[in-house]
Amino acid sequence: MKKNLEIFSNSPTCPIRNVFDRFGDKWSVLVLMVLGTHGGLMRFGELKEVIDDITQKMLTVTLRTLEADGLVARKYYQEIPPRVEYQLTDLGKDLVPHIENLANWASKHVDQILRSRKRFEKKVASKD
Amino acid sequence: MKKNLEIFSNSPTCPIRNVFDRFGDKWSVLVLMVLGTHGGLMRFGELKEVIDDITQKMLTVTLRTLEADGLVARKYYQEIPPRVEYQLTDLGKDLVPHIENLANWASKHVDQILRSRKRFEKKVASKD
DNA sequence: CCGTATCCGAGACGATACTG
DNA sequence: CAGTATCGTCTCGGATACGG
Repeated sequence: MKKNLEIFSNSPTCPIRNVFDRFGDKWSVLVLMVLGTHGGLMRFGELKEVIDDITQKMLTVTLRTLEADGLVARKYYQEIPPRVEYQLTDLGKDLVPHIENLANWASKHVDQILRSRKRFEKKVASKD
Repeated sequence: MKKNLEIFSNSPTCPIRNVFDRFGDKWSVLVLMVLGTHGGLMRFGELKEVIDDITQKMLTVTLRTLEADGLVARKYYQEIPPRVEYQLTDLGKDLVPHIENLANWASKHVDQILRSRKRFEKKVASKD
């Protein structure tokens, strides 16, 4: 692999593989952006309400993964009924704007992309 | 869903779902960045050589998807042996810098994230 | 050289039921 | 309220073989 492409290396610490692979799941980016947009602490149920088509299981799994990565902090209150609050860590706060950049790009160009996909479908279909 | 969070909507044209879902696969980002770093036309075999751990099948699949999205242009030469060249479209060229931003962030913080994951593993293990 | 076709395993995801 | 546990489905991606 050429020098200036070493960032793409297959090493276990390859940044792209380690970081982008996480964003690849269905919910992480969404959760990060919701926490970023909201600004402060959010309870589990609050997140569940905003991202209303996520299942309880997947919200839990996603939050655990983000917590493991040090992007989200979890605070558990020993009360009945239990209360759990989530917020971005400093690392998370640092990351979110970069994700938002990409999200803004996505917003701006999603129509073009969707149109391109349609055109491509037709092109492929016409060759059958 | 609150007004300022409409970007997260579950609609079929939701930018985040439509665009990030694509980057979520294992190879798209890598291929885009290789094409972006290289700058010009690249042959299939050349891409395969640079991203040396991708299978032929996945490189084909990934390039087709990027082509469908209008991010990569494919030029096929009717020769024997066949020659196929790929390059970023204008849309692709517009996108790549945004991805690179995120990649740079990833490079900078991957160590911290990996350390955080290790710590989290230990924390979980100690509770069993 | 640049694909396609087929098979297979792993894991992501959702639905549902249950719990402190 | 905020989780776990379990199960079934489906898609991704790798291995391999073959083709124009």
